[in-house]
Order: sequence, then structure tokens, then C-alpha cells
Amino acid sequence: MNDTPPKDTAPPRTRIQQKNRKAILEAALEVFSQYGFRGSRLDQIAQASGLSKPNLLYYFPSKEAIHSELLTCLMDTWLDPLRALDPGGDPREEILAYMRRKLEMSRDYPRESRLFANEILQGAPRIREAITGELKALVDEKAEVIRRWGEEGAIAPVNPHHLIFSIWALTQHYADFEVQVRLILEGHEEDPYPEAERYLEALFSRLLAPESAPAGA
Amino acid sequence: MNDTPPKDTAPPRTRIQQKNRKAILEAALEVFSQYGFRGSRLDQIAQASGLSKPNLLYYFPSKEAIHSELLTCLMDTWLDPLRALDPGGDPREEILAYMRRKLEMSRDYPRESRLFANEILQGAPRIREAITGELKALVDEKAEVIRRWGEEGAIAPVNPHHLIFSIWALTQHYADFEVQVRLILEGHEEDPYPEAERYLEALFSRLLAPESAPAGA
DNA sequence: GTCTATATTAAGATAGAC
DNA sequence: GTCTATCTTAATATAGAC
Repeated sequence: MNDTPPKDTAPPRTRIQQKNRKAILEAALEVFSQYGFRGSRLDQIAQASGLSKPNLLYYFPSKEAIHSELLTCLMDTWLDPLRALDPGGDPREEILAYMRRKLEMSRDYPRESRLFANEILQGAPRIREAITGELKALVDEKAEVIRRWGEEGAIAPVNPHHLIFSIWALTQHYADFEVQVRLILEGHEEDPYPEAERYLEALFSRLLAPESAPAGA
Repeated sequence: MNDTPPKDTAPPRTRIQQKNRKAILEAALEVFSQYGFRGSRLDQIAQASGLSKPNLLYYFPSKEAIHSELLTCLMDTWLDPLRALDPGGDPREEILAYMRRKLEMSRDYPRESRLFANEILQGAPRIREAITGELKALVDEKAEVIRRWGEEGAIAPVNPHHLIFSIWALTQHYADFEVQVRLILEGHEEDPYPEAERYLEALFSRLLAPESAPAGA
């Protein structure tokens, strides 16, 4: 269970400033995660935060600044689950635990996931550096660990980059496509996550089980 | 290989109308798939299509009309791969073939995938009925087929709805997060799709292999 | 710090000439 | 059918009172 919410960075001065900044960022997350940067209106954020539009711009210099504050905080938190993948731990359990942490992130912070998805869909104009820098470096590092595990026979040999992509895709899907998932599961499951966890555990357990022979091409 | 592009519906009259309507929808797909409905500007679509803004509105009554035309055509095409899943075919091969068709759709029509993703992220305001109607009915129907296959021992028993979600998530990820995938694979793979296909075949082959015991909880 | 009022620009849509 | 010019609304941002 990962209960650490995305962090605030800028240092607020007074109590009331702290409270209002938080309210704005909370409202902005709600709006930006749904409509993306260009599709979001300051009006909506103002209304959602309970503040007036000029008051928003007293706390932040611009719409862009609010968005970029959210993204910066997010990127850091977003990498934590992968950072925690321990090269010294049990290979299969480490990967499953990573998957579980990512699924918990989707369940507990679906808006953050959608904010990220929106940004990528739009071509990642504001986080390109973070992706080619921090994120790529971290992924390459952990991919090498996973590759080694496969080579040593601790897990079945799989393409480590695509393994990581598949964990992202499968877990984030429940946040990003939540509306669709819930509409389709109507009449079957109220909460998708318990079944999702069971299903994904089975999926990755079988994929990584070292005894089973590679089945694909 | 699925070479059928998303279909046009409205009946064009003259050659030039046909050509211009096509150019507009092509440009609109480019723009809407990236920025979503609210984040897209008619100006951009005009520029991308090589027509003037008023001329766009000669062919379509409004921005909304262009978008809704795209979505309507898309929804139909979108369901084809799942429709083709044959209850009478070989279970494991049918599911793998469905996954392959979806992966080809991501590769050949990534913008369509992103248009859909954008719409769902925004809460599916314009395709809610299509989801609760057509799509849900089709998914429930095919899920029942898959459930039966599991019961009969032709494949390992898995939650069929989540199996379908996982095929969507994994294949669409390569289209929706294409920017991220390519940035991260830089220095490893030029084209992600060949490796993606190998990886996903292994993943689903092992998941569905009836001999392997359920490994999860 | 917060508000009302407003400047300024941008965006969707229309009029009317050609 | 296509263009220029324009109307109208809406959105970001600012000024200045309180």
C-alpha cells in the first residue's frame, strides 16, 4: 500500500495561502486530468476550488504555472514504485510487487494517472525532458536488472522494456479508462480492482514462471 | 493484417466535395486525436486540411459535427476485431488472433486509438450510449464465449472481462503512449511493434495454456 | 487577500462578395 | 465553392477598489 500522495514543492508562507494553494491544485488536478491543458478553463478550476478567477492568478502567475506545478509534483511521485524495485530481492516477487504498487496508484490516484495520460497523448510537450532524462534512465537501469534475472534463470527471459510497458499499460488502464471499465462491468462487478489484482497476478506469475518454455515466435 | 480504414458515412455529392470532406476529416483526426475536442481549434484543422476556416463550416455545420462524424465512423470500425472472434474456432488461437488484430489497429491507426482514448479520458460524453449499448453487449457476448472455453478446459480459466481489458490495454498502449514508448526505446528499438508482438504472444500464450495451474491468489 | 470591472486576445460561426 | 471581413462569445489576464 502506497499512501504517499503527490508532493507539493513551492514553499507557502501563511496558513491561508497554504490552504488556498492546495485547494487550487486539487481543483486543477480534477479539471486538467479530464480535459488536458488546452481543453481546461480557468473558470472551471476557479469554480471547483471555490475561489474567484482573479484570486487564482494571485496565487499562480498563469494557467500554465498551475499545470506545470502539478506535472512537476507528479513526475516525482510517479517514479517511486519503479525506484523501489530491488535488484537484491526475489525476482518474481519484486516484479509482482511493482505491478501491485502501480495498480494501487491507479486505484488511489486515478486523476494523476489521467493527467499524465493526457500529457502524453498531446505529445508530452511539457515532460519530454523528464521522460528522456530521469524516466528513461530509471527504466533502462531496471530493465537491465530484469534482463539479468532472465539470463540467470530466476524468471523466464522476456523483453524487459516491454515487460515494464505492459505493467504500465495494464495498471494505468484501470485509471485512464475507468469510465469505460465501469460501464462495461455494470451488472458484473461494482469495484474492478479486486478482480484486476487477481487477474494481473495470474498473468504475470505465469509469464515469469521460469519452468514454462517460451511460447511465442 | 487489417487494411480496412475507418469508414465514411455521410453521402458526398461531387468529386470535389468528396475530396474536401476527406481532407477535413483527415486533418480533424490529426488534431482531435492529439488535443481532444475542447483542446482542438478549428484554426488548426483548417490549416492542416489546407482549407479556410469558413470553408470548413461550409462542409460541416460546426466543430461538434466534425468531431461526432469522426467518432461515429470510428466506433463501428473499432468493434470489428472483437466481432471477428469466432466461438467455433480454436480458443487459444482465436484470442491470440484477436490480440494481433488489435495490435495491428494500434500500429496502422494510432490516431484513431488516441481519439478514442481522449474521449474516454474526458468522461466519454459523446460515446456513452455506444459503450453501454453496442460495446457492452458485444463484450458480454464474447466474454461468455471465453468463460465457456475456460469451463471446458480449452484454455485456463480467467476472468473474461479482464482478459478483454488486458488486450485493449496492452495493444492500445503502443498507440496512445507512442511518444513515451519511442522516447524510452531510443537506443534499443527503432520500431516497437515487432518486439511487442513477440512479447504479447508469449504473455497470452502462457496465460491461456490450460495445463499450467492458476498461480495467483 | 479578495473582489468587481475590464482590457485583450482568441475562437466559433456568419455575411456577403466573387 | 471559396474567399475576406466581421460578428459574438468566451477565455486569459490585469487594474484598482476595498
